[in-house]
Amino acid sequence: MNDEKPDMRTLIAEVSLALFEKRGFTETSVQDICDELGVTKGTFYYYFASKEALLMDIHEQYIVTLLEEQGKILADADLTYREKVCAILYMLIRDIEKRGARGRVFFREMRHLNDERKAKIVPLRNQFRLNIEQMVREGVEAGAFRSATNPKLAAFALLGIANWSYQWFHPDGELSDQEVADAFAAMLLEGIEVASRDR
Amino acid sequence: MNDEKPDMRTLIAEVSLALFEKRGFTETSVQDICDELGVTKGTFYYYFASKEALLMDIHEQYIVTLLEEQGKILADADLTYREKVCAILYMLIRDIEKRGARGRVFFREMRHLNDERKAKIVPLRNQFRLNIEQMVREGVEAGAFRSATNPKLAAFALLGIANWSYQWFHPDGELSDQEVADAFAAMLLEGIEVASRDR
Amino acid sequence: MNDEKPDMRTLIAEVSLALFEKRGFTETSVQDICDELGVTKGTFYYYFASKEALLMDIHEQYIVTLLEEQGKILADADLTYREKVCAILYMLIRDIEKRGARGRVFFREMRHLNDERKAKIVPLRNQFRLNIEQMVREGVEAGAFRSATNPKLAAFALLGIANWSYQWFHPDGELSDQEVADAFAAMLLEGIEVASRDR
Amino acid sequence: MNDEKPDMRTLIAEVSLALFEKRGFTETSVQDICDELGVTKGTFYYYFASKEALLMDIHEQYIVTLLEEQGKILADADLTYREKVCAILYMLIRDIEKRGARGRVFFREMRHLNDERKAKIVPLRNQFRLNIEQMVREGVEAGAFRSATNPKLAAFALLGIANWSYQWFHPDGELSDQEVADAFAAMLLEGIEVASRDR
DNA sequence: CATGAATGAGGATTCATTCAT
DNA sequence: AATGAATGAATCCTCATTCAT
Repeated sequence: MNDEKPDMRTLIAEVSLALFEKRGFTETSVQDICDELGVTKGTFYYYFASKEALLMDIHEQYIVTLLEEQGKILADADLTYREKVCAILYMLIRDIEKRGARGRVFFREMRHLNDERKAKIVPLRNQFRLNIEQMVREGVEAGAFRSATNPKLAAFALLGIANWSYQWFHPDGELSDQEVADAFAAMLLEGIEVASRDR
Repeated sequence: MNDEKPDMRTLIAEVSLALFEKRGFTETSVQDICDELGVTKGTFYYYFASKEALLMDIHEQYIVTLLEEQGKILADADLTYREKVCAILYMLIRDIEKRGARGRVFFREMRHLNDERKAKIVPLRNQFRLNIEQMVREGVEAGAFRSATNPKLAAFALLGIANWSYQWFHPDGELSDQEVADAFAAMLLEGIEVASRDR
Repeated sequence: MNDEKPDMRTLIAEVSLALFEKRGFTETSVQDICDELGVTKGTFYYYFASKEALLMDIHEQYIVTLLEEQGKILADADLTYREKVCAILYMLIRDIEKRGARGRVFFREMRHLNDERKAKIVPLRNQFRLNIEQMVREGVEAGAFRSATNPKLAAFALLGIANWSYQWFHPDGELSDQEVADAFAAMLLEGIEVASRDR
Repeated sequence: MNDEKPDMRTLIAEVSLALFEKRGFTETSVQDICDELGVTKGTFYYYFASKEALLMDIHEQYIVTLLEEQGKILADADLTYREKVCAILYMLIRDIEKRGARGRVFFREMRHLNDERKAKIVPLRNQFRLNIEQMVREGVEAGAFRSATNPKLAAFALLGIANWSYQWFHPDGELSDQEVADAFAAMLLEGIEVASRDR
């Protein structure tokens, strides 16, 4: 009912994304993409100026959507700082199911964008990280997070935990995305060590 | 005194590593490597059966060395579980300085190994992770880590935090490798949240 | 008042001519032409059977017009032979301003016509030269030109002088078209050498 | 006895030159060149960085050789100005036999060099013309050429006459290169018109 | 040990042209 | 009269690899 028109452009983008994820950007030829769709290379170039332009498309869509979702979480006045950390972790982990390929391609293939294109994407990617950093900083000031916390490193830690899961997490495994996100949030917030006074 | 023999094989491997890191495996041609060394392609193929064989070399050296170092830490009876976590994190972060290129190439280019070669590397890489998982499990049993801790996820979190730093950490930045490792260890062990009874 | 109907066919021909001159026939794509006009390729092919057919159009118009103008000069009984030489040179040089693009495209791109088309154009081009040759021959017989003059070579010399100017002459330079034509006529008619008896 | 080694690089350059002349630079594919030689494209690119680099080679060789020969003529103190004009014309016409293809390709395909390469060739080409201009100027000052002569236009006329012959002159025609050159020199020096006092 | 020449398969991209609408 | 989607062949170029010397 909603995708009555298969829309060749979208079709190409989807098939390409899948191939880029599986084999990598450089290892996927335009011919591979066309073979998969049963069209000729002319068709590909009718819709995309170059293979790299298509990669840019994928990158832009990914980071822009991510920033929007993050914005909603951070702006939500009803959430505590703890809940914001949980929400962002959950958003990223859940994303693997919904847009895992996009995420993997985003982080792995960005270097194939030329300088000009990278100059448009990198600031957005950094913004995502800086937004987390800022949130942690505010949480420290508000007394929710330990005063010893380095907001910059905390942001990197959160991103490392979440983004690394792209390499191993399969949504149909034994743990659900919500469970994984919760467990990670607990580690980052409370640590894994038995608190000194509980020993 | 220590590099009396420049040893062409090692030379090729080193130069290749640097190029693979900077440009990527696929984007680096055998010609590029030879140009850098001022030798001809014949020389390259005298020492390595193929470009992929060279990549395998880099992978093997990296993971074998890493496993050895990890083994020393885990076998050290003098270390507490907390100290072991710190030591492993420090080992990985410090590695970025010493062998950063190798690590980045290891994680980024592994997919260019053929199935047979990957079948030799992947178990070693998994072993590294399982060793951490096992250490956490023992720590939980020994009462050093919270009983709620999921050892598998904890291992993934530790690796995510450490390996993600390959993407941003520069040893000559404002924080030293020791400081970064300590801060990460603190987060993972104690969490960033102010403990409930301290609020 | 005179271009009431922009006439797509003429529009296409004009834009194409400009592009062919600037970039060359092969280097100009049908897409380039359409982009310039803001129409689609379908439109182009509605008016012209092929890119080459359009090139033929340009060639025909050029040589036919040129032959007509030449005919008027040669048939003019009021002109001396000297004046006819001057007039033809002036016609060609002045043409660079009015139809320079056409001339350059004519001489430079003729080889892109297929054999059949070339068979229609080449005789016309030769006719233009033979008409000059014939005029010189008559001039010699009439005693206006030196008896030693080889009419064939004289025609080639005149054409060489005039057509080579397409490569360097800019009507807005320091010399006007009339001055250039006059100077060339003087050289060809009187030579540049100080006559032996004047020495 | 002198070309014992067929030298692939020279071979490629020669075959390419012939094809460029016959079909044009753009219309000649690297594949065409290789087919002609029975080698593969890899071989071509082993010897030339690009098709354009090969074109540059042809251009450089042509103009450098031409300038050298011109230099010898102009520096020859034994020659009168008249003889210098004859010699240069003869050199250019004779060249058509020896290096006609090179000349035609030089003038016709120069625009396919990129800006950087053109910036190396154009000054040399201009130098050739300016040398003639300077010679004419000196001839005027020395009283050998009419004082009314515009040296710049005279140089263009000489070049136009000579270079246009590339389009039609075949050394095996009814006139020899020497005869054609002499006839052209006579026209340019003495004119074709019967001198006023001879009428 | 090392070279230099050659291969051949594959890659991204361009483009004139067609055709249903 | 004009559009827009699609074709398919050709083009330049890259590159891992081989091999005689």
